[in-house]
Order: sequence, then structure tokens, then C-alpha cells
Amino acid sequence: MLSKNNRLHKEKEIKSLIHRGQTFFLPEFIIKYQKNQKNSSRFTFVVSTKVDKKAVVRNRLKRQLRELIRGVLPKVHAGFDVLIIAKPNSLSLDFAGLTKQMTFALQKIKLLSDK
RNA sequence: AAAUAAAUUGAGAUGAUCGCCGCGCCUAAAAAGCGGGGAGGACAAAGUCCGAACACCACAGCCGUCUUUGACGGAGAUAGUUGUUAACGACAACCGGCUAUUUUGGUGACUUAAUAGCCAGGACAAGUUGAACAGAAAAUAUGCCUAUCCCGCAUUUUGCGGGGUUAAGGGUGAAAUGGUCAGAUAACAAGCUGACCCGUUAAUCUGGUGACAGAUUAAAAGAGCUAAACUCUAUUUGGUGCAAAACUAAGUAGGUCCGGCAUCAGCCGGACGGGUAAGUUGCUUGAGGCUAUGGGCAAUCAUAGUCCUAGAUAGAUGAUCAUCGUCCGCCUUUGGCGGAUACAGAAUUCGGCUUAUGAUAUUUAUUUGGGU
RNA sequence: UCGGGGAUCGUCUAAUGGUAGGACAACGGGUUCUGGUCCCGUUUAUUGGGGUUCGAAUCCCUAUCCCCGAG
Repeated sequence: MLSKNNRLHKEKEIKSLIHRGQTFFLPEFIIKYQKNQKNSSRFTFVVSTKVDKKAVVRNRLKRQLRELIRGVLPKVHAGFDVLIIAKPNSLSLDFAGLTKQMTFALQKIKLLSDK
């Protein structure tokens, strides 16, 4: 789990992010991101019932995504709000595959530093 | 012994690294640190089909109207009896009925008994509705065919017309206006008569808390099915839901009005009123779990002992790796390799109902094979 | 935490409790030199499970799935 500084949880902020943020598509997720005025980057995750009807499966996917972000967090540029929407394809990947796809995406949109 | 079904049981362990949420210690407070806790067992956290606790609102108790201690009209729920329960449409026991199989007695209608399963099980004997196809006829039964008798006419057989008897018989159908055996009258015949069987209604008696059961007597209007069709009868009834609700501090967005500044756009100040976001409580010790004893056929109740076992708030309880365990398959069988390890994730709490779940073990039932 | 509606051939859509109908599609045949158009025929369905009824797509219960709404 991410610490509270790195969580995005206000409903208004999420809505404004959905409306104004830039979007990046992958077969596994949709990533929306936007600059904020803070010192740290904040993340939130959406896994809808369309991905899977079982709460167990959805919760597991959410936990894996959070863990993944926690791993790359030191390398992420500060000052961004990020919303990650999972798609049904992501269930077919294991943790290593998810990590690969996510790092690729974050590098593409230049949130990830090379260090 | 195997297979299948049902019920019960049961549903992994340890370590490493990196993390999350409460609680306690420490602290003025926080951070850090330390300690300890953090996902279920079908009674599902699920579905949200019922019920209750708790809270608020409305109210004098379902709703509407009126001439308001009531009347009229309307809506919903429940439906054998007794009990259990905080409550229920749940549960238990009993009563009654239906179906299937076997079985006892009888010429027969029918009946005796056992086992298994099922029942939303008030009323069709207040009224209304509906019943395709087939069939003479489907609810006011009886027109028709057939049968049979009498009269008249024609006549070889027999045919035609009129009248009488409507009881048996009439391919049907889910269902045909009780049934069986015998007898009499007679042209043929029928509850026409007798005995019996089944069923209905009423009264009395006996037993049972009661549903009801048994016995006796009487009456014949022997009355079809359908109320999970309208309807009638009896009993009964508030709404919203923890995002309920209470408290704390702050006084922000958008709006209206007034005043000032400004060419306009707009800006500043004040008032009204408003509801947005935050924290705390509600919140987890409860109609609680486990064990023993006792009451009760049982559901369940009483007493004693013992235990405390999540409480998040866009939502923690995890991720990755390794080793072992259990099961299955294959092989080169002290072992190796591969695969599997179910259903499922708390959101105020609780009682029921419904529904998801792999292996092992146990019990019961059925089937098959083998042995005696 | 609650409330409401729905499910019929591959698709769309009918059906008082009484033979599940129609259109398009698909397939086969005919017409044509060939294809299209046109004509004829065939195939395919009441979401699952129980109940009421002589009889259920329809009535009742229950489950599954889908859609919509409130805070």
C-alpha cells in the first residue's frame, strides 16, 4: 500500500483529472495524468466490475498495481496526479508482465526518470 | 470391493525482503522506535427474499373522504393446529390430504397395513369467470344417433309418416352429473326397489389444549374442476434507513440584496441565507462463542464455568521469492519431473431463507461385481 | 444501503392459459448465359429449477444474467 502522501482520494480532484488530464492507452490499462502543485506524485486506481465480477479478483489486481507503483515510486518525477484504469486484458498477465508494461508506459509519457 | 447420491467433517504450514491499517508503551504533541493485533466458514462477508434491534421523522396509529370515541371507500400482507422465538412468511412436533411401490380382505364397488416422497393446507354448499381439440352434450345437461312400443299407408324382405318411452349403449376427452351386486315391473328399461361401497351435511356422545379422530342417529339437494381466476371470510398494518442520527470547531463555493470604485468587463466591503468539505461519537461485548449439567419428543430453554476474536472510510488485512505439506499423472519408484491446491474479500448489528465450494475421512441409501 | 424494469430462432419483433407466428439472415431448389432481383421450400427459439392447473411463453416461488434510477 502506498503511504497517504502518494494517494489521490478526493473526489473533485479525480473528476477534474478525468476531464482535463492527458491520456495514454495500452491494451492492459488506461493512464490519465496531470500536473499538480504538490511536491509528490499521487496515484489512484480504478478496477470496475467489467474487468471481473468477483471482488476477490478485482482486489488482487488493485493490490498488484499498487505494489508495482510502490516499486517504481523513487524514480517517478514529483508533482503529478495519475489515474490508472485497468482493463480486462490485464488479468491475463502476471506480476512481471504488468511491471514491464507499466514501466514502458511511464517511460513513454516521460514520468519516469532514467536513473 | 467399486461407482453414484446425500449428510457430517474440512478447506495448508514455515521463513526472508519490502509495505499498509488500528491498539498499547514512549512523547507536551507528532515523527521515529518497541510490543502485540489485523478476512470467512453455508449461521456464507453474497443475493437482498422476509423479520428484528437501534436512530430520526410523522403520528394516535396503513391510506383517503366525511357529519371524526365513528361511518364509508380503498391498498398491502398472512392463511391446518399447538408450540419455539426479540420477531417472522422462519423452525419443530402433530393433524389432514395427495402420489408411487408392495401388501390384507372382498364376486365387486372398495378396503387393510407398511415404506418412500410431496403439499402456499381458509371458502367453489354466496355470486361471477374459464375449459382449446375431440365429442350428441362441457355446466341451465339431454336436442341427436341408436334402441323399443303403438297407429296409419304401401309392402316379398321391408320402407315412409305420426305419436309414446328417455333408462341402458354412443368412437371422444384431463374431466361426462356417484358406484357395485342382485331383484321386480315390463314392450325394452332405469335409485324403480333391496343390500352394500364411497362421499357430503347436521345433531349428540367419547377422547384430545387443539387441528382432528372414533361411535351413534337423521337428512337426502349425491353437490364436478378452477380462488398461485375475479371474489368472499378471518387476522393484521406508519415512513425512512448508520450516507440513520448526535456533537465539535471552522465559516469556504455558488446565489440574492445594499454600499463604494470602475467606460464596460469586473473588483472590494457588509448583510441575508445556504449548504460544501473535515473531525469525533454511533462502531463493535453481542437476542456473542465454547464446554458441562438439567428440562423438553423436538425446535429450543435454564443454570454454572470459561473466552474476548478486524473495525477500514475511494476503503487496511498485502506483494515477491524460497522450502515443506496434501492430492493427481508420468518415469529410470530410498527418488525425480510436471500439474493441481476450491468457493470466495468485512462496511451498523443480529435471526431466518436462498444460492457458490476441491481433496481426505466417516455414516446412510442405491446399483454392479465377487465370495460364503 | 435501497428502489424499479427486463430475458422468445443467429438478429429484430408478435402471441385472451389451449398448434410458439412474422420479417431479415443462413441453407437448398427454381428462374437467368452468369450474378442480383423475384418465386418455392427447409433449419433454428420461450434464461435455469420447482410448483398451481387437464394444459404454462403467459399465473406463483426461487436462482442466474442484463439494464435503469436514488442518496
